[in-house]
Amino acid sequence: MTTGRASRRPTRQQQAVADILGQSADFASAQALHGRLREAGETVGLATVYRALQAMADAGQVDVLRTDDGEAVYRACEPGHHHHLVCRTCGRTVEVEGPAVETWTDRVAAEHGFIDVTHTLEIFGTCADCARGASAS
Amino acid sequence: MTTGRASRRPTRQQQAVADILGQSADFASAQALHGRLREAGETVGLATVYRALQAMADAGQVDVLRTDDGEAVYRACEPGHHHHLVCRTCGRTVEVEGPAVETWTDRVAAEHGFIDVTHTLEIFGTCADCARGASAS
DNA sequence: CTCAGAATGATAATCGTTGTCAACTCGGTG
DNA sequence: CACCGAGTTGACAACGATTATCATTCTGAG
Ligand SMILES: [Zn+2]
Ligand SMILES: [Zn+2]
Ligand SMILES: [Zn+2]
Ligand SMILES: [Zn+2]
Repeated sequence: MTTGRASRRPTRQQQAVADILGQSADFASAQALHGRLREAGETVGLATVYRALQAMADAGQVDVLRTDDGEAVYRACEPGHHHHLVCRTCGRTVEVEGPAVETWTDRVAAEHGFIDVTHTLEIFGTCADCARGASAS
Repeated sequence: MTTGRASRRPTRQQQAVADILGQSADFASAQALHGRLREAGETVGLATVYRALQAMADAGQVDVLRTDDGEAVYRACEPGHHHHLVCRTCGRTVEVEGPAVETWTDRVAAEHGFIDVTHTLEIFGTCADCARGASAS
């Protein structure tokens, strides 16, 4: 059958968003990513950046989380369920896994009769580099 | 010194916000709380509701978390660090504690050289009542 | 080439939240 | 009691992130 239901080849803009995401190791907001694309000479509309990010998030290709002030930030992550350890100063991000936490959340939820359980878990701190740098000021 | 640094007696509006929070067992948005105050006959400005909630959050008297779409929701909780098990259908909320999770997050952060560590952890699911009710439809 | 459908992007609209500032409250003072 | 000043209030404007709109552009099959 002609094309089949397989995912369509990504457009130049979608590819640009995917690329910029792949290059940055830390979580970044849609607007920040859009700015970087602009600087890099790519012409991509802000709305398209939002759409691409949303699609990739739906497809599980990027992780999304919300900053304290409600802004959504995105990051290209390894596939599979995991959590993040984020430096609240420089944004350095480490993916972490905790099988014990997974079982604990499921058990707690089950004890209270909850089903279809998911969870969010993020760890914030100050990384060694930032702790050293900020000690003087 | 006249009054001293002790906390001032709460105003009628601040008390009203505290009361409405104490009455609802689930997380609610600032606007929803404002609406309920209006229905209850209390005249409190929306800005004041936001201010009162922010003050109570800073004082650790209420927990704040963000819904998937970035809206801040508030709940009067027991003092002390804990997490939440929330029904994503009806909003029923259970406070849960997990000492093992606390030590795990601290240990993981320390292994990566992070200090001054905090974390967020919320569990979402469908409670027994909602699972029963929704099975037919 | 031609056309239908999908994608794009400039812009307007939405919506939660915060800032502004004049009016108000309230306890102390003379 | 009249007055003062610090803190609070609330109507409204301003803000910023996100989403909706819709005319234009792109794409790829026939
Ligand atoms: Zn850092
Ligand atoms: Zn997990
Ligand atoms: Zn429920
Ligand atoms: Zn905890």
